[in-house]
Amino acid sequence: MAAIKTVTINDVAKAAGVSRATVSRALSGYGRINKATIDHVQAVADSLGYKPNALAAAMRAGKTKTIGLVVISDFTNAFFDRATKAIIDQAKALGYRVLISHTDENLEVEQLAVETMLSNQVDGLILVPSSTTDHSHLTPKKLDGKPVIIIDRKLDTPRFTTITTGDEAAAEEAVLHATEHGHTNLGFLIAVPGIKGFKKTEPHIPITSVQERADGFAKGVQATKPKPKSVSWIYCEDEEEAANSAVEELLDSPKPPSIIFTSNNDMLLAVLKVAGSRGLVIGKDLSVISFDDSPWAAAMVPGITVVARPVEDLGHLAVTELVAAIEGKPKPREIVLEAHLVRRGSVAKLRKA
Amino acid sequence: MAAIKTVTINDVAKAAGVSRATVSRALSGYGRINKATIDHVQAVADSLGYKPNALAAAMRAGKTKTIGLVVISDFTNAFFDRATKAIIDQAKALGYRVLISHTDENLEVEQLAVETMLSNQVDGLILVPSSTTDHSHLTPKKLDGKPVIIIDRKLDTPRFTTITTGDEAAAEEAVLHATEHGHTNLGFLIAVPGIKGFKKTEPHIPITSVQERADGFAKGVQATKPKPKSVSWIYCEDEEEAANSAVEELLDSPKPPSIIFTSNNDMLLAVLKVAGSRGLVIGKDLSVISFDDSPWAAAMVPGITVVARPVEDLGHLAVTELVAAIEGKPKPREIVLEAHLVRRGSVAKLRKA
DNA sequence: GAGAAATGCGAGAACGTTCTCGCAAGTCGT
DNA sequence: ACGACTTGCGAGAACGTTCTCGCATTTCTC
Repeated sequence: MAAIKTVTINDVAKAAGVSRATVSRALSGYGRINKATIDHVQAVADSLGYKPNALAAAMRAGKTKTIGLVVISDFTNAFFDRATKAIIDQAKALGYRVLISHTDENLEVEQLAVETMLSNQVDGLILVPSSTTDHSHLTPKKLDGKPVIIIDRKLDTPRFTTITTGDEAAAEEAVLHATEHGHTNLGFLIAVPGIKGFKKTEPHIPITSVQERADGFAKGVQATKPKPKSVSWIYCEDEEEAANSAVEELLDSPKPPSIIFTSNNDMLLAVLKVAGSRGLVIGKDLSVISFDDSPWAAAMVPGITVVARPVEDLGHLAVTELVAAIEGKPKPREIVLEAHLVRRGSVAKLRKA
Repeated sequence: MAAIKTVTINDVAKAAGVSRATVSRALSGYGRINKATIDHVQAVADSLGYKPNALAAAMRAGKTKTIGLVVISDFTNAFFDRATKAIIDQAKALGYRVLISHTDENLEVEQLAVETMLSNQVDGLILVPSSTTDHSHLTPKKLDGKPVIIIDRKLDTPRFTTITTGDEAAAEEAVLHATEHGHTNLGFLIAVPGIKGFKKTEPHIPITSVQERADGFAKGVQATKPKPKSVSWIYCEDEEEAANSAVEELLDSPKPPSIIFTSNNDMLLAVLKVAGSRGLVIGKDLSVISFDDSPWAAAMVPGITVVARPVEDLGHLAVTELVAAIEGKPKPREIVLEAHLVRRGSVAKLRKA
């Protein structure tokens, strides 16, 4: 097993009888160079199996054509998989590669991830931040002037371009949809990271998108006339056991809700599971509306009524904006994509509207 | 907006009044160096906000501490999201970063992706290959001697360490489970990439794991006594419309199956959808067993009986093996992880066994 | 207290590119 | 036919590290 010598631009130059500079010109297509020379160098490079070392080029250029993606990942991965795929694909389309890291909603992990990305000289970052207020790892100095696009959530600074979805309006729409179907006992199950188990009073919600959903639900309740008979709120750790207990709690309350609104798919699955174990049929005995659409929510019987957020568009746009920021220096801006309610069969009609 | 000058090891050296070499020694902790000097250099580096350039270090060392992941991604992402997450996490644990690319089951895209990865000097690759037979892009020369771990599928060469799951045995077990429950009209819905629409005769299956599933199903049919009354096979493009049509076809045949076995979750969703639209209740009017477990398959009512493959273990192990191959030169080997049937409620009991 | 060994550090090359300069040769205009 | 461009290419620096040498200086040994 002979050690395999990697063939460099020097080897090509020697074999082609020209200088390093000429090889570079021939292969990268810049500067003044004879067409015949290009062809010759090309042929020699191919025959030697020359493959450019992107690392060396990147170091010289100060650009790696790589973007870093720092993302959370919940256990049903509803956001992660769709956004990630869209981001990778669009990055590829624009000539960029993607380095990915998870944060699991942990700020320290996020800070380390950002640092690693920067050390790897990414040209820019797409970030789903764990904290609205703590962005001490994102100062211009620490970022080396590299652009960052914040997605899914907002930060309490206008320094970054932010892309979110209009969850508040959609959440309100969801509540009105339910009350129009005659639901007057409403349950809300909100996943909030950082808490243990579940709580019935509103804790600090460190994530703006979740806060928006809660606010939208509340607005929907306000806007409902006559007032709903009962409204129960549960704030729950984003974890399977806790979610199951929270649903049990909700269903065992003196005035159990006829519909549960869930802030994400993890919570939805808990509702489905507990309802199933009690023999409650979704869309009949218990209704549910959740955030985030998915292929399985559509395929279930009955289909789950959901707030569909344009996750792919969000990922796609994030890359487009980031690349624009890398290649130019546009002003940061706030972009809000529209989420909308997809009506399927998981909301029972309790009376004629 | 002053241009931000990135602080290099040279700046630290100057500020600390020592040489570049000493700074490098102090920060990387090698060679002979005074403890006091280390502390001093550390302090200066911190105060300047020095962040090492991993790119330059990688170039010098010839190691990037980055692994490339080239993976397919079906539209329900059942394999992709779980494996990817496991791979990223384990890579991080071992001090590696992950560069990800999709192939969409397209060989040319895969070849380009591998080339890009190598150009970016990844230390090794984890690959879900699109083709069993064409691995011309994976010759030792093209790979520059970099190790590759093949996951999920096998290649017709022993050159690479391969990690798969024992799908054939699990598929057989699934069939026997059904026939023990009294099912005698069996339908098989196999997703095979590269074909258009669906076919009723077995086409060439370019993926070993799918072939294994089909073989396992067939073995299960053989092993069933008395012989099943009817067995229908449909081979289907991995696409929503085609899958729906295939299910319709299956259900409209003269002897419709009482149970459908699906080779992946995309096909399962098609079964669920079409059954739902016809008012067929899963686990009663129509049974189903699918490949690949997921949180939603467990949460549905009834829960879907599935062949659960240890996807996280697979991803985890792939990284471990790859890093071992990067850091040593172990012999390639074939690893088969065990898949097993998770019995839930989607298989009706047609008679007492 | 003199030679040997250990210690600490600086000089400089190397990794594989890209790109600026400048030089030689060729082309054009008058 | 002579200056003024144009064309094609080579020399060499630069990107930010790491690491091998080798040279001082200190410490040890008997």
